[in-house]
Amino acid sequence: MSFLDVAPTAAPVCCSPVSGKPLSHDEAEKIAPVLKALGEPVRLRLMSLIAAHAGGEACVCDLNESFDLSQPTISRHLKILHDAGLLEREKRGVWVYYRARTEALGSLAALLKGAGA
Amino acid sequence: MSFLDVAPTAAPVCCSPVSGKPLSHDEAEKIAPVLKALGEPVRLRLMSLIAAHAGGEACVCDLNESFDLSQPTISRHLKILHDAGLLEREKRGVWVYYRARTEALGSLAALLKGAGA
DNA sequence: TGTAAACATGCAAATATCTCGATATGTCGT
DNA sequence: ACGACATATCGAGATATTTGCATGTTTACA
Repeated sequence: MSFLDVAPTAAPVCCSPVSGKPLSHDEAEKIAPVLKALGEPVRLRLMSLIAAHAGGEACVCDLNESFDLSQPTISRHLKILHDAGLLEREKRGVWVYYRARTEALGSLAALLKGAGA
Repeated sequence: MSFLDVAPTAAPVCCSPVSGKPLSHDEAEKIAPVLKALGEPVRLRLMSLIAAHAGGEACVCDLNESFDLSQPTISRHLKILHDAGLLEREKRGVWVYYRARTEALGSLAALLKGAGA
């Protein structure tokens, strides 16, 4: 339901909204939550850890150990990233693996890049 | 003082932190506030309006009219974007013009792009 | 069936954020 | 100096966010 689900694969490669035409009210309402999800240090590190992890995915059990936070707190942050469309979730046995949606990150980058290119 | 001031011009073009090596605690603490600043619909639209505006800059008086919000509220949002290093501020007479720091947006895009390329 | 392990969810407290109205600050013309 | 205009800041109320503890749910194994 987020911006990332609207344009996940066919990302505007160049001259995207932020630098091209102004974002509409509705577009901003869709995209902002994704940036907001990343705008928290713990979540940003989680995304980073998952994306940089071997195979592009990481088990929650691994992630928990990287933080000085309770397991429920990490779980909640992962849910926020997942709800934002930034992470895929896959349960394998007792473990849950999260994978970074690289197309999502790519779409975001394209959105911002127009002005920075 | 933000991440954007640390690496404003010499942005990592490829293989940036999010997809390369995991972000450190301190790096995340610097970068997250910038994304957080963008993670609000009104501010995202403000950035978009300013970046898309003729000359790459816009007067606050113009921006105020684009929103159904009070002048102080817009002013505060602009301050948040400015403090995050995303906007430059220039006073010309009675008016204040804000300009998008395109290198800042570019750095952010580069940061996210690694995983999306 | 029973127990243990891996994650998720509910609840509540501390803190932060967004918004407005009121007011302060700075600039220009008269 | 004064009044008018453009922005910024202050103070406060409503709402949202982050976090931990306690508890629920699902899976595996004995």
